[in-house]
Amino acid sequence: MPKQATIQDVAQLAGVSRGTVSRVLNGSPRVSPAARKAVEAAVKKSNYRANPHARSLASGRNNAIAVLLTQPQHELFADPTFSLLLQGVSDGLADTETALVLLLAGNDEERRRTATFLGSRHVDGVVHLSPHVSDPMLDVIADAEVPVVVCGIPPADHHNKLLWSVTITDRTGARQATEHLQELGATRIGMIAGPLDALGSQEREIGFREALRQRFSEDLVEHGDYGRASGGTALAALLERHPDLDAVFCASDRMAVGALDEATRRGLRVPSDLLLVGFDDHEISRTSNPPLTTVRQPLRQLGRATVQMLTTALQGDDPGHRVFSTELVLRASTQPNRSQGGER
Amino acid sequence: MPKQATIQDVAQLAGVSRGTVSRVLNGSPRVSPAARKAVEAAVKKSNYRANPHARSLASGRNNAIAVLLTQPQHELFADPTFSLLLQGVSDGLADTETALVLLLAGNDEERRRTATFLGSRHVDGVVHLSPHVSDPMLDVIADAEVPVVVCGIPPADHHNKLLWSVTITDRTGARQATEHLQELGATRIGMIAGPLDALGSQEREIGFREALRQRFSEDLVEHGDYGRASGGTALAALLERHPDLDAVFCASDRMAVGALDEATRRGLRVPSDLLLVGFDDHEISRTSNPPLTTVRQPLRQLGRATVQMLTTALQGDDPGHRVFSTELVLRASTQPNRSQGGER
DNA sequence: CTGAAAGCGCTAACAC
DNA sequence: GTGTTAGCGCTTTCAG
Repeated sequence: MPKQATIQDVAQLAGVSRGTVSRVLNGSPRVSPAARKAVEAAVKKSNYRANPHARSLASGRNNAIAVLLTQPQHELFADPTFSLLLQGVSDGLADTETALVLLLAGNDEERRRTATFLGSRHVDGVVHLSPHVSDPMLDVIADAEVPVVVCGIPPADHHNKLLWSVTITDRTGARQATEHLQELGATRIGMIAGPLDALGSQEREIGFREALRQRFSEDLVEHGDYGRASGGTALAALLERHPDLDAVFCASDRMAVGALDEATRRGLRVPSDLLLVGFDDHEISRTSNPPLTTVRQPLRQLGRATVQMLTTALQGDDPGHRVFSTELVLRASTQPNRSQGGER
Repeated sequence: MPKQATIQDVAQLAGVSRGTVSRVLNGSPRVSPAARKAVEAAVKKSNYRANPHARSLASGRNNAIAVLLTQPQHELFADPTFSLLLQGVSDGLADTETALVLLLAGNDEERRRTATFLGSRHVDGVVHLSPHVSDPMLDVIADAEVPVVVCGIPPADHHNKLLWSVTITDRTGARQATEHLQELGATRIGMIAGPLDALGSQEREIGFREALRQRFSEDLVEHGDYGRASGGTALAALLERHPDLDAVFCASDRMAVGALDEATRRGLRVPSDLLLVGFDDHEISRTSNPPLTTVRQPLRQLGRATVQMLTTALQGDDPGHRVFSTELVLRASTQPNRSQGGER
C-alpha cells in the first residue's frame, strides 16, 4: 500500500524545501519560476494531494462552508425555491476549493447535531436559506460565532454582528403585481399570502395593501403555507367571503396553481372570470394551464450572492446587504384578450 | 478574544494528562471513574470543543461522509425519491459525529470539483444515490479509493473492491404489479418504463415481461424519464399503437400521474376504462385523483441502510449487499368496483 | 490505569 | 527567493 505523498516527498523530488512547495501550492508570488516549475512537476509525478486537515489545522481556515436548511425535508424538496438557491450556491463555489457541507435541521435531533457541528468550528461560514421568525438556529449560529449570510429577511431582533443578508424587493414586487391587476380593471382583488412567520411574505402583504390603499380590507387576505393544496383552500375561503372576487394575487406560484385547481373545479375560467398572479416564476407557472403571470425572483443569483458575500466577510470586509429586484412576468392568466400583454 | 480551549487546558483543569483527556473523550474503558469525572467537569467548565481537524489529522479518520448526487438539480428536486433517501441518510447519521458533505455533480464543473474533493480524502466514504450506467463518477470514486455504497444497481463492469450496494426487488415488484392487473382481467397491458440507462428501470421492464409471458411484445413498452410530462407523452404513444389498451404499469408514480393527466384529457376514466399502476408510493400517488395503486419502495430505509453499510465497511468488515422488498399498495386506480381491494 | 512523547502534514514567521 | 523551524490540537503507542 503506497502511502499518499506528503509535501515532504514533493520537496525532495523537486529538490527544494517544504516551505517553497507550500508557497507554490498557495500561489505565493515570492517563488522563482524555476522552483515553481520543479515543484509543479514533482506534484504531478508524485500525484500529490494536500491533506485538507493538516492544512486547516495549520492555517486555521476550514475551506468549507455550510448550507443550512431548516425546513422539514418534505417541504424542502417540494419547493423548487431551495433547488434554485442551492444551485446558485454551488455556482458561487465554482472556482474555489471550498466544500459545501449540507446541514439539515428539520427536526430536533438534526438541530442538535447541527449545533454541535457548528460549535466545533467545522466550517468557515454558513449560508442559511430562508430563516423564519424566531428561528432557533439563528441563535445557534450566533453562539458559534461563525459568519452567516441569510437568504431572506432576518428577524429584526437578531443581535449578531456576523450576520448579513440578501433579500428581494418583496414589497415592490407585490405592489406591482397588484397594480397590474388594477390596471386590467379588477376591482375586487384578494390575496393568498404565505405563512405568518415568513417575513418575506409579510412584506408581500404590505405591498398588496399599498396598492389597494383604501380599498384594502383584512378579509381580502387569506394565508397559506406556500404549498399547492393550501392555495385551493385559501381561494375557497376567499370566495366564500367575496363571491364577486375578480382577481387574486398569490405569494407563491404553487399556491397560485392550487387556486387555479380550485377555480377550475368551480367552473371559474382564468383569466376570463378570475385574474391570477403568482410569485416566484417557477417552472410550474410556465407549464400550468393557463400559464401564470408571476413575480420573478432571481433565485439562482441570490444563491450566488450569498457565497460571494460570505467570501467577502471571511476576508474581513463588510459585505453589506444586497437586495435583488423582482420582475413582473406577464402570461395568459392575466391577459383576457390573449393580447401580447401590458406595458409593465 | 478568549481563545477556544484545547485539550491541554482541559487536562490542566482536571489535573490529568492530555492522554487521559483524550481517552475520556473517545470513550476508552481504561480510565478510572475519578479521572473521568474530573475530565468531564473540566470539559464543561472550559466549554471545550475538540478541533475536528486536529483530530482527523492525528487519527486519519475524517468523521465525514459524502452524499453524491449526479442528477442535474432540476431533476433532483423534482423527484421526491432523493428527498426520502437523503432523509434516510440523515437518520442513519443520527447518533454519530459524522458530517454529511453534499456533493453536487450535475454538470462538468461540479464533477471536476467533486473529483478533486474526493481525491484529497476529505471524507471517509461516499453514498452515491442512483448511479446510471456508464456513470463517470463511479470511476472517479474508484480512483479515489474511498469506500462507496451505491443506492441502486451498480453497472456490472465496475471493478471497485470498495463498492457495495443496496437495491430493491425491482423485478419482483414489477411482476407483482403486472400480475395484479392481469388478475383484474386486463388483457392488453402496456408499460411506461423509465430511462434506458437506469438499471433499476430495466429490471422493472423484465418483471413486466415475466408476468406477460407470451403476451409480451416490444411495442407494449414506451420509455419516459420518470417525470410527469413524459408519462403523458408515453401513454399517448401507447394508445396510438394499441387503442384497446386496458391497463398500464408505470415505472414511477410521476409518470403514472402524467399518464392519468393524458387519460383524463382523452376522456378515458381510471379505473373504469383504464387500470393504472405506479411505482414508488410517493405522496403524489396518494393525492392524485383517483389515488394510484403503486409499488412501494422503502426509500427512507434504503437511505438508512447506506450509511449503516458504509459504517460497517469503514470498520473493515464486509457489509455485503442488501436488498429491500417492495410492496404492492392497492388504491382506487385499480379497483373498478370500489371494493376494499385484492388479495395480494 | 496514567503520563510522556512521538508524530499526523502543513503553514507561516523568521532568518539568511 | 528560499530553507529552517516552531507550532496547529489531537491520537496513540510505549513505559511504568
